[in-house]
Amino acid sequence: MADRPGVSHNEAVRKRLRKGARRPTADSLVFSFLSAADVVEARLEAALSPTGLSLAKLAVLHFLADAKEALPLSDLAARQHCVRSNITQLMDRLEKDGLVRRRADPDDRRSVLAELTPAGEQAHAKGVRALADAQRAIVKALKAGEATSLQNALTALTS
Amino acid sequence: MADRPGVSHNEAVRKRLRKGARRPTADSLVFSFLSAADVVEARLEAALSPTGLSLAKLAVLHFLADAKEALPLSDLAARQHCVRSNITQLMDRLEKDGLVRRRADPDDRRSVLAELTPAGEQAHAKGVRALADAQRAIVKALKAGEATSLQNALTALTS
DNA sequence: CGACAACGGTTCATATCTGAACTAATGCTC
DNA sequence: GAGCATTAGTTCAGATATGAACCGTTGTCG
Repeated sequence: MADRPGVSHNEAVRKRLRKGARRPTADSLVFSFLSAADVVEARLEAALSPTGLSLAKLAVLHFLADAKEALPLSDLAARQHCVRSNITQLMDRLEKDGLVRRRADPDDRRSVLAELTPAGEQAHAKGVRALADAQRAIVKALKAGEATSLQNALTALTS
Repeated sequence: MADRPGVSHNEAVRKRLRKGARRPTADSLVFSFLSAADVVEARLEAALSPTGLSLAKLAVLHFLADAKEALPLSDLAARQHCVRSNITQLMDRLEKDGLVRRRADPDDRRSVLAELTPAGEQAHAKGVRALADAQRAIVKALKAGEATSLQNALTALTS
């Protein structure tokens, strides 16, 4: 489980597409944006990699740790805004890693509860630490003003 | 080919992780950034979807159109900064879609050349148009100042 | 020239993801 | 209470990625 393929390389794709830009404005900005996001994501993923976790896996662990109780898989899917089948598979892998367990829900026989194992709790703690370090390192590259103006731009972009 | 699963939903994952933030600064900024990138990427992907193309496929078409000649698959991999096996599979799908052809390289029997079919050229043209529209729409949400400061922040982040 | 490294592509296993079935359990509604 | 929609989870097919292993081909060097 020490390897996690699929870590985004889309940066490349965008560089490629951006290249056709007539003027260095609209499209080039959009693609540098996506490209920068991929760089940042790759850094987080790399920082996490010694722990054997991916962002996807850590997110599941984090949510379970946060809730401090076993949660139905649908809950995980809902809160992570993904389809249920994705959680099914993520859980399969996490279970194989020994980080979570599936348990029956006594109150609803349709439902399956996910809970952290002790190993899962440890992995979560390590992952969160590694991630926090990486985040700080990334943000440190920004001057104070840049951070706020970035935040503004992000809000505008997703409004 | 009208469907392209795998369009990033990682936004969700980040929201989840961000939630644990102690202060609304370092980590929250990093995750809003990635989250915003996913939103933007999803919009581009959505704009492209009527053409039956994904960003990945369009990038290959775009590169071939740009070069105005058949190119070895390694070239595609190199310029898109991805692994060769990825291009192999992308080419398989594009070939099945009838948008590209594989051809032997007379000068090097190891090499396989990729070239656009007429259908591929048309798809490329449509895709580029759809993408440009979407990009303009996205950037329009930014005030002039925001665009430049965003650009600065991006440079700082990936330095 | 013949051994051997380097290159080009494919294949395979695996990780993420999506969305469309499908099954079992639950909850409504008449 | 039987019938039916809804809900929970899984399964399956397929898109997009990685990286390791493998096989021809090419190129280099002693």
